[in-house]
Amino acid sequence: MSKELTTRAADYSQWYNDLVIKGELADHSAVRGCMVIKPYGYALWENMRDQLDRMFKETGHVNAYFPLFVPKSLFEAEEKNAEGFAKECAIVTHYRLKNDPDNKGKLIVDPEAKLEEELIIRPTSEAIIWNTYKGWIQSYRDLPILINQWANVVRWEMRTRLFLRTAEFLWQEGHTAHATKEEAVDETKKMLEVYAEFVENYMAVPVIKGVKTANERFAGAEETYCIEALMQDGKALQAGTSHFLGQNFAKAFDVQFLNKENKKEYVWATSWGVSTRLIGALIMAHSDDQGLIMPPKIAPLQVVIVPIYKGEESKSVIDDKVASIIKELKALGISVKYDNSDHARPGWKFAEYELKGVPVRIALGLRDIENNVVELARRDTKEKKSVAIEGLGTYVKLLLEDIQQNIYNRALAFRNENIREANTWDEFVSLLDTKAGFVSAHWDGSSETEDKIKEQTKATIRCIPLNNKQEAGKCVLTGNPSTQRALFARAY
RNA sequence: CGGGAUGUAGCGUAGCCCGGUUAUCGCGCCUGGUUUGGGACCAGGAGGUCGCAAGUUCGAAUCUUGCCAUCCCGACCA
Repeated sequence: MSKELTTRAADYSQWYNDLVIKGELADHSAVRGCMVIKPYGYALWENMRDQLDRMFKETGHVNAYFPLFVPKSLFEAEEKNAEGFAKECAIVTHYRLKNDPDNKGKLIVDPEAKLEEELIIRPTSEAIIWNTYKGWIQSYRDLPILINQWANVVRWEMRTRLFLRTAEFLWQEGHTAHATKEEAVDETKKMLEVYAEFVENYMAVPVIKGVKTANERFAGAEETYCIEALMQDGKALQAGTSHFLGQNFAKAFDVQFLNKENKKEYVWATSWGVSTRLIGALIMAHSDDQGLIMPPKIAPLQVVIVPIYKGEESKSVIDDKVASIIKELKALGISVKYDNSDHARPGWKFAEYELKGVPVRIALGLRDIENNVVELARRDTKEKKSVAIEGLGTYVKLLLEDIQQNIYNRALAFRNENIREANTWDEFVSLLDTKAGFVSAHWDGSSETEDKIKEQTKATIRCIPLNNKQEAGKCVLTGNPSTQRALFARAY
């Protein structure tokens, strides 16, 4: 297979697609907008999922599973939520096919098998979950409920892109129920912190924590917190959201509890989610023109070993040496693959594992064994050096940590270089057009202004950063007074 | 969903305008051999409903229509 990649400079979109497909993360499928996640891509997702799952459990959450289908009457109960998702729902209307009498071997929908009530394939699960919670909650003693579910959801997007926006995607959605507003708000913020920690420490992608404006808020939420990441082409990507839902769903589904004073109150809610979209963020934050760059902490494979042999005899000598290296690495919890397949030569393997972003490559031949060394190459900097076999495990372990830190630092430096302040409209437009990235600018706080800015520049307010400093200023568009800056960008 | 483009072997492609033997080439794949420190070489070989369907025609990869998918630009995107 030809593995030549489009460069970022030549065509950024094509580069991204090439990495996904040639790096064997995923493929297009026979279904419009839906992808097949291939074993290498799925292994990455499993590592991300497992780590997030640990973090959810550490913060007191448990997993459960709710149905894929949502009866239409439940779906429409929370009006804003329903309206927000209505335009992108897949709907089940029938439950049976039958043979087509006019066309042998073909099937048609059996008109006799129409459902009494349509079933919506969940675009998100608030409705079915809150309908369920209604039966679980009577007393303040039943609260809080801290549930997460790992699931697939369907959103019938007009235009799809591998990982970034697919019609079906995998995600987790946390849905919690609380007795007080304070507790629910704390939960919302706590989960935002969990997401930020995961994305920064494990995916090595720096994020800005913030709050969405009313325009960008989740349908049915009182407040949407988010983490925003910056991609190498200067576009922003929403990496995760955590919503404070107030009592909206409790009211829509009539979920009340008796408090200590024996008074009925509506339950307070949160929901929060991250999806396979994070893989898109990972790719676009780190990778280069030679291929993917996987952060060691979640890489499907951390180390690959390539033998350089001359003839069968040297091969078995190398195999023996490698066996002990593998043992040492595995004992340190490092994932390692020995690629001694004979159908590709070393140079081909080097290029292949660079494309796949394996953080560390070890090559060794007889020459090295004589000198008790291996050739060690790191993916992030392409640096190669000779390292003693003695103590190799520890060396690799530290190197993996160094790579993790290095790609984070690199992404952070890039992100920080690409946050710029604009104080006039001309400056604002020119920064967006010439530099891309985040533009920090004063905004008068009105949805109308936000819409106008979006219309004229395609930039949206990604968030109002949580740690925002308060300063008086004038809105870049209207000149109206403002108390703080918002973070604008063109986004995925 | 609107505008534009594309679809020929696993991948990349020639042929299409102007219909006519057995659909071109490269990579990859298979067999054997020689190789192996940055994408090996030699010899032989396999692999195609020309995206799918219908139509025009004696004859369709080529012309017409519909559909599907992908890419780009819009609209949409909690």
